[in-house]
Amino acid sequence: MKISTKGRYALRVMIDLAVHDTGEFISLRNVSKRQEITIKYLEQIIPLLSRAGFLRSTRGKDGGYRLAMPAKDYTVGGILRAVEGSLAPVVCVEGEPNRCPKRADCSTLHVWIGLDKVINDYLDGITLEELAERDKSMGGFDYCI
Amino acid sequence: MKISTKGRYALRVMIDLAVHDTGEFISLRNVSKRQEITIKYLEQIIPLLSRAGFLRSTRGKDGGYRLAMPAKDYTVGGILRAVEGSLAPVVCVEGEPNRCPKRADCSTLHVWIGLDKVINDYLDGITLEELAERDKSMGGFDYCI
DNA sequence: CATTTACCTACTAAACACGTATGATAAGAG
DNA sequence: CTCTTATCATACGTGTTTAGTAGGTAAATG
Repeated sequence: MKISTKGRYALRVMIDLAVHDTGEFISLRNVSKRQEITIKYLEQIIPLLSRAGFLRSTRGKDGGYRLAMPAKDYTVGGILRAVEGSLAPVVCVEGEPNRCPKRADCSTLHVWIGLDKVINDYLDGITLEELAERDKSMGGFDYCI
Repeated sequence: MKISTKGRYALRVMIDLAVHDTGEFISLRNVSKRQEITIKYLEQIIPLLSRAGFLRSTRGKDGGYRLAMPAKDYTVGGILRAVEGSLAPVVCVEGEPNRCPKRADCSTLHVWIGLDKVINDYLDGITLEELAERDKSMGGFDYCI
């Protein structure tokens, strides 16, 4: 029951881009320095956010990334799902609703469906804007993970 | 963000013991047959529940296991934590409250603390008795996972 | 053109998940 | 005491996932 580094780093990248958003593009080099995550690893995480339509990018000098939408339009749940694929606590509640073929006979399925809902509802209730504001008010940031 | 088979199987074992509870000891052979989990794998999961004080056992003929307490005194959260170790979504909220040394500077920690609470509160709100009743009313059982 | 950046694909070492296999130990029945 | 049944303890194996590294390509910009 753990969120991977990819998910946690993706959230930190998004907060970083939100906090330093001036309309200009922000290079991975700068994100990498501030967040202390290697560029090479960031290059593996960023495409997942890009393909989800979360980022705009441009190449060349002064190239980089910026948020595609205002920070208030992103949720933690959306960001984590984009990177982790799914937050479902068991495979049988992944994808289509009630996808499991044995759902009629499984007395524990409702536990997992409920857990899945509780997790996603909580994470979808937190916006990137809130986290960016909090980060700004905390001055320097220093993440445990 | 997945619950392992150990956790899910442990829950099924506890439901099985609750549903078939007659005061007698229930052998692993019977649980194994009904749940379609090998005895050898059950033998690896059961000690985790025993050490948590959840089960009483006796050896020899007509030996086996039974619940140490009434089914209503167990929660899904308690059972899963006994087997999985912790349900914390990130290591830095595991164990002692606010254990992370960088907590004062981390703008995402409160997200994980909140998520941890939401997960545990939900799972601690479901008792083994509820699941056993549901399982009985569903007649034959057939678990997806 | 050269520089700077994003972009893409593959590779790997370590950990973990999910079991199997083998055997020891303990206790009741005859 | 021996036979059977059951718990208890460890080691082993295999496949997948995690957490990165490495090397090279494509496009802007001066």
